Amino acid sequence: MTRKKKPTSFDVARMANVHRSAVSRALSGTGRVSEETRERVIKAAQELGYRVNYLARGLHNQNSGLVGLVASRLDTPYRALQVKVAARELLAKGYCPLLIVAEGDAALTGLIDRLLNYNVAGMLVTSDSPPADIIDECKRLSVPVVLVNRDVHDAEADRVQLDITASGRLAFDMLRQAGGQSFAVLEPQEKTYTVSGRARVFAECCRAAHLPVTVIEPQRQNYIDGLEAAELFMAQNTPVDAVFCTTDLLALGFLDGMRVRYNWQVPQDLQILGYDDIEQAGWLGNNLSTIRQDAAAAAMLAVDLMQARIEDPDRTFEVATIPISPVWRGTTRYSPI
Amino acid sequence: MTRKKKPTSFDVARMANVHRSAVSRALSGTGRVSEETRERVIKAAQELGYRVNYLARGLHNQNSGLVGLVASRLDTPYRALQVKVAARELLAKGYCPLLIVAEGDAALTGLIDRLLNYNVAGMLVTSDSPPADIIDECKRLSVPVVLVNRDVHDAEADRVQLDITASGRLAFDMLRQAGGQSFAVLEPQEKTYTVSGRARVFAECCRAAHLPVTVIEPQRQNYIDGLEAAELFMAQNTPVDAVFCTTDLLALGFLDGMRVRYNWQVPQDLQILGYDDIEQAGWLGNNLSTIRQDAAAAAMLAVDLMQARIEDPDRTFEVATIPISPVWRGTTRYSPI
DNA sequence: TTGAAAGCGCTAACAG
DNA sequence: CTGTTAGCGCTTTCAA
Repeated sequence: MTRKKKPTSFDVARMANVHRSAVSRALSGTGRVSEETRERVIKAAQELGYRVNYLARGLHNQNSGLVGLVASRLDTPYRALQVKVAARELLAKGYCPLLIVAEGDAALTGLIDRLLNYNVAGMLVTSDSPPADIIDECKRLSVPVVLVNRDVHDAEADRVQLDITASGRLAFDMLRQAGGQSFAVLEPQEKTYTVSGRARVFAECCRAAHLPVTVIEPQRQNYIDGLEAAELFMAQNTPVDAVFCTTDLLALGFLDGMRVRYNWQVPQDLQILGYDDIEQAGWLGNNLSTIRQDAAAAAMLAVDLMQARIEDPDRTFEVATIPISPVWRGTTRYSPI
Repeated sequence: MTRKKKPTSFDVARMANVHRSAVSRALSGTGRVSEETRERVIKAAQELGYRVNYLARGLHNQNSGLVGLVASRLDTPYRALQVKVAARELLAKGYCPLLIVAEGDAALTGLIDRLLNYNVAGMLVTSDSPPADIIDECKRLSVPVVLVNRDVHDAEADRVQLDITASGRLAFDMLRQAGGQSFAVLEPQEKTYTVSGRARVFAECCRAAHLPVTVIEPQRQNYIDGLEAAELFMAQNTPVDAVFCTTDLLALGFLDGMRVRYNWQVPQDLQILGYDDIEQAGWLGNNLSTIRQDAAAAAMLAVDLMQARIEDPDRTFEVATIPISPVWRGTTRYSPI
């Protein structure tokens, strides 16, 4: 393999008979250059296959154009969509996303740490559990951080969030409207800000209305845990006619478990409500009633927030709320039409 | 916000009473330093919250540690898993993945182009359609490229691939073994190397065995196209008892379409076989028979190939094959047990 | 082992 | 409008 040295601005300058700085001016668009020089430079650059070295540029401007994109559970439909949209938007705005994936705080810390070495212009965190000390570290280095669906105590960061109270309440309202009388809610043992939050609010709504509510606690929040929840559900004896599953993945697992393993009819024997409205919820075989949160919109909001903060680091912190809306499908008896 | 300047190696040097070069040597591990100096430097670095600037380092070494990770259809279960694993492995090996997502060649070209500006150490392409000229450009700049599931004519790149012939044949064998007599195969109009390939081979196998085969052509290869395929299937009149769906997403859509819309029994009225073994194929409600290709293994292979090439740019190009295996579930009548 | 000095490739402030 | 110059922060020869 011929190991050609990459051409530098110097090479281009020589070819175009100008100084390197002229090359820089012509190519970066900033600064004044005569039309003629610009053309000569561009032509020379093309001929040489020259491309600006962003690392060098970044070194000078203190801004590499790199943005950290931190995500856990990337193989989950909701998260995958979110990351895809975030990456797309970032790219469209001229940034370049550095993808960090990790489960577990320990690994995350080390990796985010590495991001900081790249002088990232900002960080988009959609992880379930970004350790708080990392956020602090970013703050210390004045690296903008946008948190998606994360509770942060001291809150010195822009955030895109679900309204937890509204979410739990909407779930309750929907199930009530569908005729539910005695409820259950799935609250994973592995806590997560939004999921545990809406489970809690839902239960509170039930209690406030003096309606019975059973809390079922699967391990985590995936399909398989929904299956586990179905088992747990069968093992307990309280009569329940409506279940809020807090996550579509949980709901789908629970649904399959009840239908396939225990031969229950949904929604006749039991009504089921999910949360997220992932693509699979709408699949004909599932036809899951759920609450839609717009992952794409959330991601775009996050990117906007990030950009705004990069452009004006001193603006006040903003918290954007992700819109949610009821999606009535076949696992509930109510249909608004 | 207090806009602190980041400490540089110079600051650390001053604090530790040594020269900057000593700091570099102590922190990068390369070069000899006395134990005492090393300790002083490390302590000072910690105190100052100093971190090496990888951009500057990269500028010097011509190697930023950045690796391009190019993926289309990231919101698809199979791809999401693949990207997750690839990113994880890259990170584990000390690289940092720059995520490029894009549908459509035009956008891709521009974005990959941008990658090159970052002096990436390599590129992992799992896109459906990486334009050939880009590969050429990378070669020109001697940037290692690893292609996942891509056919490239001139083949001057490492690749991780499915065996198309084996895939089509295995599908045929499975469906035959399950008692299929007259077949159909879903071949998306939007061609893709592996999907179109195995569809073609499957059809050839049928013809070679003098068995009837109908080709159904939905638009693309997603769930919704599977639904469309069900419609197309009903619109044609040839009797068919087994369908190879070429993609799990297609299969799941097709399955739902046939069951829910047309009330067919699967596998009694029709046997269905998917391909990929995405997570959803194993969900109880779907229980799809399929052919498993190990996305995670493929991603890991790709990363290994990439690393090997970076370490030795002159090694001969390698083509690794992704292992496949039959997964018998409920949408076929055959069970090997 | 350590310090001095020369870049890596680029940009921006300053003269001309 | 263009050339000169001085770095950005780091690594790595080369002497000492």
